[in-house]
Amino acid sequence: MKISELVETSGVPLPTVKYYLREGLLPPGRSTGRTRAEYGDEHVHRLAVIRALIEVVGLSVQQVRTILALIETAPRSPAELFDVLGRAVGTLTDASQPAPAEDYPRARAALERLGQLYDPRYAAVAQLERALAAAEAAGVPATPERIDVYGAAMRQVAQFDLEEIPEEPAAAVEYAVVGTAVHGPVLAALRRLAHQDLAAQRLGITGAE
Amino acid sequence: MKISELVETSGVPLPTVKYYLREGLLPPGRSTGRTRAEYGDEHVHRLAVIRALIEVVGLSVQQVRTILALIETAPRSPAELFDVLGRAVGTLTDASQPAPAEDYPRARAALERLGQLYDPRYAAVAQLERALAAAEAAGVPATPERIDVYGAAMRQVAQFDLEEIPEEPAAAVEYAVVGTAVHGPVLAALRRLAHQDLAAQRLGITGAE
DNA sequence: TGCGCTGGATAGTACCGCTATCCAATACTG
DNA sequence: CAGTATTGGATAGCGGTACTATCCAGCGCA
Repeated sequence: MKISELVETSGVPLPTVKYYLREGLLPPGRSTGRTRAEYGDEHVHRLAVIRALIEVVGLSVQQVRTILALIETAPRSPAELFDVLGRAVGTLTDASQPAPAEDYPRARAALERLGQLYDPRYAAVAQLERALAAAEAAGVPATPERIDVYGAAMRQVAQFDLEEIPEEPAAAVEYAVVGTAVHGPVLAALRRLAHQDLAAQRLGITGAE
Repeated sequence: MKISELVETSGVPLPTVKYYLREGLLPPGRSTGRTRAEYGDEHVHRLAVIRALIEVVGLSVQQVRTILALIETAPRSPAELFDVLGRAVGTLTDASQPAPAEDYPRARAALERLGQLYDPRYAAVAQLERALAAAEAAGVPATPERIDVYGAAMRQVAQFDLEEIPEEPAAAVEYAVVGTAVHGPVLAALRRLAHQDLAAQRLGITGAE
């Protein structure tokens, strides 16, 4: 497949494809002559993943690069898979604020309440702390009851997520990382639709107006 | 409170406060002389909300402006509250892609499966469609079983969210809109922490290492 | 043989969220 | 009442990001 065909099938403009190549998001094609290179289905797929992560999940090019690099690594053990996943999840959280704290009191309280492990080195712990602090400052603090409900719901979601991860280690990383990321917006949309559905029910609004 | 005091108590730099005033995110203070104005606690609170929406939720200044404008409106009936909330939720979804379609097949299938109302005019429906399409293109499609699990979990979350909305109409809008937005990152963080907790359990990893 | 695509490089653009500077008017301070 | 600091208001600049455009020489294909 020539680059022009890759552009056509993927729908991504040529300058953008070149940009992704430059930035190392897209691996170069197999060179066949000094001004020719051959691209394959994996390039089409990779482009779809890149666009999903950037456009739908809203990640930066830098974050996508990190995640794609992690996907390339084939874990040699379940523990290594776990480690790679942890680092991938870490890059999902916007790292604009380094938040180099060593204790996250709100997150710790929440996790203890949920009976989950509190380890301040997890990036998601810092993210939780920031979110809880912001909610508090904005006047809509997350009460313990809210934490209970949210925690239980997310546990069900996570349970399902883990079950769906394929056994085969190489596929597992990509599936888990990309899946976690792109299913996030699905969850957010479903939450909003549930709001609207429940509110409509409550108001006795039956259908479109 | 002078503007310098507002800057001090809020922690937001003076140029940024001026910027928010210019952009209409922060209402002007009560003018007391041609070069003086008086700010109150509501300005401090407003700044906290703005920072939470921009820094933690990741909204654009334009989105924040729209949402704050909606908050100002005092609904006169539950139906109007519902309408305002719907529009607020609409602005939460990134509007970079207009997606002016009139049918969203993936979203419709998902909502029918969940027994929820499908109305293509809801912004969240378009968002769901985009997320499902991206997941599909990226090779991690949301299966019907996943939709079931996610839908049920989000329904529990939404149920709780609605219960917590105060009766008083003026407070209700702000609470519902800001709460929906800032609790989103809390949910995302809890999902990732649930992943890690369950994965650690499964691997027999008991603590930090 | 010539036309056009290709890889590669470099430069430019558009937007966003601030941030900095300047100014004149005015308020407080001694 | 003089002097200094602060304020509102306006304008301009900055730094980052994600592209987008242009140019070029060298092929490859017809």
